[in-house]
Amino acid sequence: MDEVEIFKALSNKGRLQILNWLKNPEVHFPGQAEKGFDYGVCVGQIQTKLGLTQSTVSEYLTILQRAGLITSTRTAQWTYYKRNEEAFAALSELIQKDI
Amino acid sequence: MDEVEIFKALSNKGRLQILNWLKNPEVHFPGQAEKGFDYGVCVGQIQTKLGLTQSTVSEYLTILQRAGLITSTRTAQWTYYKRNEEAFAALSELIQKDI
DNA sequence: TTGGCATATCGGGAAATTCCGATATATCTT
DNA sequence: AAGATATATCGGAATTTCCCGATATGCCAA
Repeated sequence: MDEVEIFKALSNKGRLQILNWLKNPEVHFPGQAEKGFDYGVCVGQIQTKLGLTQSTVSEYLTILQRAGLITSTRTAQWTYYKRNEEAFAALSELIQKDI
Repeated sequence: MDEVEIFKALSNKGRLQILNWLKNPEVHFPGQAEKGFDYGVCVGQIQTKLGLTQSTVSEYLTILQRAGLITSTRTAQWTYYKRNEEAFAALSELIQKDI
């Protein structure tokens, strides 16, 4: 658990927005409904909503994943991302105890 | 409460180290004992322990203060810095609820 | 008032981050 | 196999961050 890497990942408005949307994917990504939300939300849905380029959004998701804040599942030509809630619980605890 | 500013302030090993030391100033800054710990620890003590230049440490402290994570008290030629525990509690809660 | 001490601010080179367009890769469809 | 679709990676210009030395500011002591 690299603290600096986590905080850097969180030091960006777009990435915070993505994390927030992923708290309630059914609400924020209705276009994902036909594929279901079990594996998370695919990159294209996030890209459309965030309004940045595909490459930028893909990079954002990689940064969040390397920090451990989200996980990915590849199925067919899609990559689904979802929050790793355990990481957030651990981070909250880290701030209370160690930082 | 600017979330991005807070996370940027935390995205640095030296600044995290300072915050950690300030949790137990009596333990980590014995040289501060003669002046007491009520107002916090002065810049020089922190600078010596961190081993970076005076200007860098002063800048670090300013960044932490602007993010609301520490507070400062100026007395004579010294500026004392201490943790703002409420900010950390709020941050922990923010991560649990909003991020 | 002069000199010394503590801290803040300035200016800048080096490194990292931001976000993009172009391109690569991988999978699906026909 | 060829084309379409979804995502990842590359290369780069602009911006930001990092950390420094030099200098400015403010306070104290002689």
